[in-house]
Amino acid sequence: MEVLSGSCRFGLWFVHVWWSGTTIFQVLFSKFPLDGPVPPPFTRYCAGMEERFLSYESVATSYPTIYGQIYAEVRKVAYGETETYGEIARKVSTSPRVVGQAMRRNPTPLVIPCHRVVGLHGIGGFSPSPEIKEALISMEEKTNQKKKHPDGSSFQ
DNA sequence: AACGTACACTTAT
DNA sequence: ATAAGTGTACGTT
Repeated sequence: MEVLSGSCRFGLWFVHVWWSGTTIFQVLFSKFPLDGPVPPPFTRYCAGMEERFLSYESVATSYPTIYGQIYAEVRKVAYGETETYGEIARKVSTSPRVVGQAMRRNPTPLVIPCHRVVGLHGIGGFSPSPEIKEALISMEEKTNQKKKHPDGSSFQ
């Protein structure tokens, strides 16, 4: 099957996607658009809707190395939640540093939600810009709040 | 093909 | 504050 590509908007950025059928090969953030469509879940996600990309799979989870296990574990982190590099590391019996390395090499952000993996003390990194990571996390929090308080009331 | 270095971390000196 | 442990990638021999 042919590999399709395209992009959709997320704030000031564009999300580029390469995919074929239900398999996502690559996802990246860019300042510039890429001509073409993206699978519907990406536009829904970027519009601030809860979206788990469950009908798609990432090539990353089938990596034969420990990275594959790490990606599979990260994929389980729920929308709007975060986990630390160390917690993920313990679950697959490796070290936090390796988890960081795997996140850096994640070919399909969003599908494998590496933005939900944060440092014990700080937010951790994100390519090409950590601002995106913060934006994604706060967008998800906001979406969850809205779901919890549809009328707009809030408590603290 | 081996070797050194660089990391999106954490924990223990 | 610094060092060690960890798995992979990448550059240099």
